[in-house]
Amino acid sequence: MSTSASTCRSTHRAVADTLDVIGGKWKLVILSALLERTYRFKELGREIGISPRILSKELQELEQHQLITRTVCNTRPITVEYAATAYCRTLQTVIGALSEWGMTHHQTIVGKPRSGTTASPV
Amino acid sequence: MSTSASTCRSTHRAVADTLDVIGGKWKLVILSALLERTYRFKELGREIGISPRILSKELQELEQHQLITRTVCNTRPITVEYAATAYCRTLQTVIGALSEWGMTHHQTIVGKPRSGTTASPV
DNA sequence: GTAACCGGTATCCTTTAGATAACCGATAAC
DNA sequence: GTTATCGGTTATCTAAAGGATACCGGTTAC
Repeated sequence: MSTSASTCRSTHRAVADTLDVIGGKWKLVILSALLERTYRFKELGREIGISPRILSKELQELEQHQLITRTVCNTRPITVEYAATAYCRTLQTVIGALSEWGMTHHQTIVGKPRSGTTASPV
Repeated sequence: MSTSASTCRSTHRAVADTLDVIGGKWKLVILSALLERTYRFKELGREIGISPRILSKELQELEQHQLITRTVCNTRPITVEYAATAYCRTLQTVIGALSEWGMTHHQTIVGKPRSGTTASPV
């Protein structure tokens, strides 16, 4: 495998490496949310629309990769705060580029402004 | 859906939109390869290590999104050239950020440099 | 008491991704 | 003829991703 052109670490190899960590449907969405502010578990789940099972799994993986921190707060009903780490902030360029592309080319993607919810101004 | 905090198009929504187009294991890898140079079908398949079935499907989707072009060349054994479009180049920021992150944080990602294949997942 | 919220699991299920390999018609080299 | 390459398609299979929902123990409010 990878016999040809493997001497130079080509771009698409590095991209594949990155996607091993932050690939999938949710990782980057979660990280971008947590880069905006901290979230509690169900609060985050509601915000991005993800089932608790998946969210729990994704958060664990992200924590293992030291991209987020999990903090149990000593409140009356115990709450848990998830926050982006400094290491996560090295991904801000990536996420910034992704979100900007999504905004700029929203029309091209969806065909028109977010259907149904016409209440969302561009 | 999106009752709360939907007035401002938050970052993670734009990220999710983008991932709808270029999400998945292969799309960005393919695009980054095609942004380096053009490829023929099996040549590309060999380069990134993907089965022809998946490659065919991914290329079709990318072509539908006008991110790549498919050109049949009039050579003796017919060859097909795939190339990145101008629209695809608007993704260069994204892919550049991804690949750079992958290179910079390669040790953190894989656990150690690619050589030796002592891939021990954390 | 009931009800609602908290973080998170457990269970079940569907969908997709992806691998493998055979195979097509065409062409070209031998 | 055989063999190989070209760009794909087809079929079959498995593994993984993701979704839906109920539920847990705990606390708080009523």
